Amino acid sequence: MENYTCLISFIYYIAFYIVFGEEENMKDIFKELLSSGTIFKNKEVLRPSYIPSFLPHREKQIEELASILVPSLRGEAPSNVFIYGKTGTGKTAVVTFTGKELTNKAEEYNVPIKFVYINCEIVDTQYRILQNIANHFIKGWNDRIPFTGWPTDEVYSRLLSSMDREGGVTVIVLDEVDKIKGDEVLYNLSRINDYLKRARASVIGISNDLKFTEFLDPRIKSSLGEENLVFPPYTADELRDILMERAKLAFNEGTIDESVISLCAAKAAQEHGDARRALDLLRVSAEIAERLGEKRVMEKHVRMAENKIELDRVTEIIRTLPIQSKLVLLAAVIGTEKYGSLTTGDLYHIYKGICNRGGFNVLTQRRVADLISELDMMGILNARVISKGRYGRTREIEMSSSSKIKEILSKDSSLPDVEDYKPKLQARLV
DNA sequence: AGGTATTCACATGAAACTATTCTCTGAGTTAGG
DNA sequence: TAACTCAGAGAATAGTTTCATGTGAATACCTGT
Repeated sequence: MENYTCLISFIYYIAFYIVFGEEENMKDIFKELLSSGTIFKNKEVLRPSYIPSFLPHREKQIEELASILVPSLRGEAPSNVFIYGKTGTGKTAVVTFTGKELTNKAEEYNVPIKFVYINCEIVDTQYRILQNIANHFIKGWNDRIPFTGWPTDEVYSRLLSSMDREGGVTVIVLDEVDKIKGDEVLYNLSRINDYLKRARASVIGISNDLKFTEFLDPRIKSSLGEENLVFPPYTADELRDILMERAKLAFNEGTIDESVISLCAAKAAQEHGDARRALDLLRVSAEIAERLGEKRVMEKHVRMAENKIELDRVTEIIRTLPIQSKLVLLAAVIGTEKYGSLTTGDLYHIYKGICNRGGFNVLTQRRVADLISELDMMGILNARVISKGRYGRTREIEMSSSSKIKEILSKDSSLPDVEDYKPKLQARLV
């Protein structure tokens, strides 16, 4: 125990040193860098996590959601809501914004309202969701529900009792509900009001998968989708308004052209009207301009930003790929570089060669075929089914940017070195 | 020449198997009264 | 004695293999002119 205390104080000492002791030396470097950046006034405004004080072109949705949630201010349970919309259509922003307004009003009128936001992409199991909600009601570390160890129904009943103890209305937001594993939680949550004595609850489900409810249990579907809200994609004009609004806050006067904003809006509108992408594009363009030491953001920077974002996306996808998928991709890169296009059989042949070299176990062709179609879906390679008549039916695999992908893969230490690997295919008939 | 059958090389589906992760339970341990 | 921790059993899940069936069109083969 004594050692432990000693260790803790040592860590504190180190932390203290890093935070305060070093500051003196570091200040100057950053100061210089800070003064050189003249484009940004406040970069945070362009981040996806930023919730603006007003959301252009979403007034209708906000009003609709607010009118659904209004009963909570009278202590009644609002209807459950289901919200659809593609990524970057402002679903999360609208919900958190309305939630903030609601809790403000609740404080004003002194009504007990809790607003619980859960991102189901991160918290995705029944147990963790219930635990997460329950912990909103529990003060102090000691009463908290542990990460693991309890039976799920115990957590559920603990949740019910603590909700009843607090009373009032709880609005539970489940962002990306389609990511939840199993639909038991949704069933339990949608019926939670039947078991609550004093408190009331309502669930807001957010999803970007329009087909999500088709696979749900009809009971859940009807109780969860009492109200439906659909968020249409933004048009190019709407995106421009949004960008304008943010740009005013994010950039210094005269550092950005209107044409740049229009271009970003137009590019994002082509891709399903995604506001997040538009903001990313604008931010990265400005970052590039700043790094190049330019005073103004120009259209050429937007084009550079587009390339950078695409490369980052691909890099990120490849980095998080499982090892076998990487091996298949590596085989595809090597094969297409040498032969132009490949069939599934060719690719499998090369893949086997690579596996043998690196000492990896070789998957069956059936599985590799599935991995190829996964890579195709992610847009890293192009594989389309073609029939070569007498010579069978196969996928034709091509790659548009194999050199870039090869570069990314070559930095991956988990893959075998294939610099000198010369794949030989069996005699090709065509 | 025109029509039909065959054939190839996988695609695609379903079931079965395996390894890993998640839940749950009960036994052992600890701290507080 | 109640609360907590942890190991291990069992369930759930993801990843993979095995087996089976399906597919599109170039080619082989047949038929009649």
